[in-house]
Amino acid sequence: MRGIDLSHALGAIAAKIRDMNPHTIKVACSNCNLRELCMPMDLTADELDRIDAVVGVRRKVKRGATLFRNGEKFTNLYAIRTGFFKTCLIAEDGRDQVTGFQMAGEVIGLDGIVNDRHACDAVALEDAEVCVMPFDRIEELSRDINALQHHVHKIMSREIVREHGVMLLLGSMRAEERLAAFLLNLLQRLHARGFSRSELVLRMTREEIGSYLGLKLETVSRTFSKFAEEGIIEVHQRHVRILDADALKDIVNPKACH
Amino acid sequence: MRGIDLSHALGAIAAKIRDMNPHTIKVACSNCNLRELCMPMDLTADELDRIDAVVGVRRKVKRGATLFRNGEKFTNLYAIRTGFFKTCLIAEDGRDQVTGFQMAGEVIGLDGIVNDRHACDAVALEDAEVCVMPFDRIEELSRDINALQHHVHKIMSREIVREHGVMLLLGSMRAEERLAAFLLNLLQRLHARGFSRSELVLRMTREEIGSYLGLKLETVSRTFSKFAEEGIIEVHQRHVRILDADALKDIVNPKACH
DNA sequence: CAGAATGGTTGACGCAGGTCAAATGTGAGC
DNA sequence: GCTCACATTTGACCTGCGTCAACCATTCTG
Repeated sequence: MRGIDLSHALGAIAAKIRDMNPHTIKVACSNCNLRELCMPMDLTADELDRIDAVVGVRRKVKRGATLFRNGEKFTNLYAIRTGFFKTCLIAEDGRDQVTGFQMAGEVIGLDGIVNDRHACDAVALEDAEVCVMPFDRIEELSRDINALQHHVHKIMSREIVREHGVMLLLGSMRAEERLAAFLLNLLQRLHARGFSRSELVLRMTREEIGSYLGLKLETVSRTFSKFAEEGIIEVHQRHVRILDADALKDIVNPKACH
Repeated sequence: MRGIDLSHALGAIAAKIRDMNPHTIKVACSNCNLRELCMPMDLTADELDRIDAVVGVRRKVKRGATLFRNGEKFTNLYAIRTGFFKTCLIAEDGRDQVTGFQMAGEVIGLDGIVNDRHACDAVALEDAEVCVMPFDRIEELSRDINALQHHVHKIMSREIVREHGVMLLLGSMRAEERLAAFLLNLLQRLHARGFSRSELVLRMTREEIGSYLGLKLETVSRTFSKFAEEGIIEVHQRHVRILDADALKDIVNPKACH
C-alpha cells in the first residue's frame, strides 16, 4: 500500500500556490509537483532527466474541448497536470457512456494502444493542462529503465482493476449505493491530492454523473436530495460537503447486523 | 483490423485433433496452435525460442477449480490453451460480479500487476489447461524483444477497451440488448477460433450470464425464451443455435428507421 | 433405479428507477 | 443588469426487471 502522506499533501498544495506564476519553475517531471503521483519513485537523476526529455510538450485544453476523439490516430499518452477530464464512449445510436473521470496525476489515452486509434473521447470538464508523452518514446525508454517499464504496466493494470470495480457497481448496486461509492471514490482521490476529505466541488453535471453510474440525471438529483435530507451531506449546486462519511460507507457496504 | 482468416481457423481445428495425443507435439509456443491468437506475429526463430523458454510450465485446472484467487500473490500471467474461465469479483457483502469470460488464446491475470496481488478470482468453467508465464520473465524478455513489449501493451489495452464496452452495456442497455450483445460477442470470439458462426454451447449457467450482464437469472432465462419465441434463436439447455444474427444486431443497435 | 442436487423455466406481483413535465436557479455573454 | 441557454429540482405516473414461488429437466450418487 503506497499511501500519500500528509507532508506530501501539504507540499503539493504549496507547490500549487508557487505554481501560479509559471515562470518560477522549470517545465520538467523532475520538479513537477505531481511526481509522486505519476512517476515511479526510485529513479536516478540521470533516469529522471531522460524521462523529462520524453515529456516534451505540454498542451492546454479549454473547458469543453476534447483532448482526443474516438477514431483518431493514437500517438501519445497524456498525464494530466491540472484540470479534470471525462472519457466517454459514444455508441452509433447516440447513447453516450462516461467511462471515467480523471484528475491531476492520472494518465489517459491507454485505450488507443490496441488498435492505434483512440477508442473513446476525452473531454476537459475545466480548463486543463496535460503533459504529452509520445508512446513510442515511452516504450523505447521503458526498455532501458526497468522502473519505468513496471510503472507503465502498473498504470494499465490499475485501470483494469478500476474498471472491474465499476462493473461491480453497475452490475449489482442500487442507486444510493452507486452514488455513495462515487462520492467516496472522488473524496479519496482528491484527498490524495491534498484536498479536504469532507468537501468537494463536482466538476461534472448530474447528467454526466448519471451516465457514469448508469442512472438518469433525475435519479442522481433525487438521490443527492435524499442524502441531504438524511443529514449525510450538504449540497449547494456542485459544492458538496460530507457530514457523515461513515454513513456513506455503510450505504456502500451494508454492515452485517451485529 | 487484424482478422483471423478461414485457413487459419481450419488449421486450428486440425491442430486440435492432432493434439489429442499430447506426445505428438512439443510443448512450446513455436508450434502451439493458438500462436496467432496469443503471440506477436513477426518474430525470428531465435526470439520465439526465448519466449518458449518463458512459458515453462503448463497447468491443468479442473472444472470448478480456481486458477487464482483474490488476494493471492501475483507472479504469473496465464495464457489459456484449452477450456473456459470466468473471472469474478466478490464484494465483502457477498455480492458476486462476473467481470469476464475467457477462452483459449486469451490471457488472464493482468489485474494482479498493480498491487502484486490478484484482484479477482479466476474459475475454470470446464476442464482447462493454461500456460504459466512468470511476469518478471515477461518484463525481462520484453525489454529485448520490441514486438513482445508492444504485444503486452496491446493485450492490456485491449482489456481496457473491452471493459469500456461492458460499461456501456451495463450502464445503458436494456435486458434484450445486453443478451444480444453478449451472444454476438461470444459468437465472434468463437468464430475467430474456428467454431461455427451460428451455433454455440454456453459454458456458464444462466446465473453467471446474469451476473456478467447485471441481470437476474430469471431475466436471462425469460429473454432467451423471448428470442426463441421470436424465431431469432433456438435454445436447448446450454446449446444455442442462432437463426437470425441480423435480428440480434438490430436489437443491439436499433437502426434509425429508414 | 430411487433420490438428491443442481440448473432452468414460468407465472404473479411489487418496486426502484425511468419518463414526462413543469418550475426554478444560475452563469456566460452582451 | 438583462437575457438566454442550460443545469437542477421536484412531482406524478409508468414499466422493466427483480422477487418470490412453484414446477420441470438433467445429472450425479449410491
